[in-house]
Amino acid sequence: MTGNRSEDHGQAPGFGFLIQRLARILDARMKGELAAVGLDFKLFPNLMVLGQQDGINQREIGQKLDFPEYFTSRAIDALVEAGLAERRADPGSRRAVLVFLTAAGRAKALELQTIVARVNGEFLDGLSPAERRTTLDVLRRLTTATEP
Amino acid sequence: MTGNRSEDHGQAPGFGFLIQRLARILDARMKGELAAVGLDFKLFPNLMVLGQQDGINQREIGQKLDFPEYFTSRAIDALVEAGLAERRADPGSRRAVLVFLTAAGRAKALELQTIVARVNGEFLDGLSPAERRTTLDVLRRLTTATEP
DNA sequence: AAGCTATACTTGTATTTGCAAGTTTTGTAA
DNA sequence: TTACAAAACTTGCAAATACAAGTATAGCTT
Repeated sequence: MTGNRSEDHGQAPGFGFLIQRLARILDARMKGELAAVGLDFKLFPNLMVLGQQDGINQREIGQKLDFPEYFTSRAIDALVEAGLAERRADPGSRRAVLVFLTAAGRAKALELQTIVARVNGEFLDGLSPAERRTTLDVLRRLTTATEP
Repeated sequence: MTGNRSEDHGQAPGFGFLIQRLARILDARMKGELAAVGLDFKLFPNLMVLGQQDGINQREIGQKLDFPEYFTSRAIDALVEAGLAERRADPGSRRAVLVFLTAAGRAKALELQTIVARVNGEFLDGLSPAERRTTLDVLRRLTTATEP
């Protein structure tokens, strides 16, 4: 039997904790925004990538997002199901498929980009230009440091 | 039939994307570190909180982490099951339980804090002191901005 | 003191996720 | 030309997660 009630050491939240929390806040925020325009949150990352470049295969999509392949596979299923994307045979390889946006998908991707830009802007709004630069620079370095 | 293959507009990854990606990198990193010392990743956030202060109720734990209550409920189940924590009646309220660490839990929490501090340190290692200060400051502001 | 609302927590169940194992195609090498 | 390994993708199934509904207690109001 232990438990001499430990005092609150009131530690300032650490780096990892802050990142995780911010990630969840961003997620919740985007979920709300997307629901407002009738867009399924789980389609969001893949639709975003395809909005920037389509006609690429699933492996390439996954690499851009740094998501596992099975995830891309199912996400594209959902995009196709929703009529936003279509798979076409890759003329260069019979085991790969190229993913294209449909007209509807292209329109949705456009909307999406607007929303993402706005939300990002709102988050960065309270920062000074120097803070913004430093923060983005740091984030870019930290997210690429571990990659080969 | 649409899909005139759109060009790669090679946009720099946005703020939200970078945060999400970094969050996943951190998760994976911690998962590895914890596995190495035989600690279940899903216990991690709650054990961390209890390491700083125990003898609080589940609602309070959840608030510190900003996690929903059902999550805390099950996480404490798991901690109890693992012999790291115990629930005791709250003398001030019969509907609340106070959660205390056991001796084993206290030891694990200590280990955990060491690991977390080290991992955070490693991530921040490549940053200049000024960058570190700015980054942490910005993260703190962004994570508290939305709270009432 | 009866009824109403809020707090603190738990649980049933449907959906999501993640891993590992599967398929088919391609490239390489004996 | 057969064999073997890797690439590109899919899928079955166990585990994790989320939502909503459930319990029990507390406080408040009239």
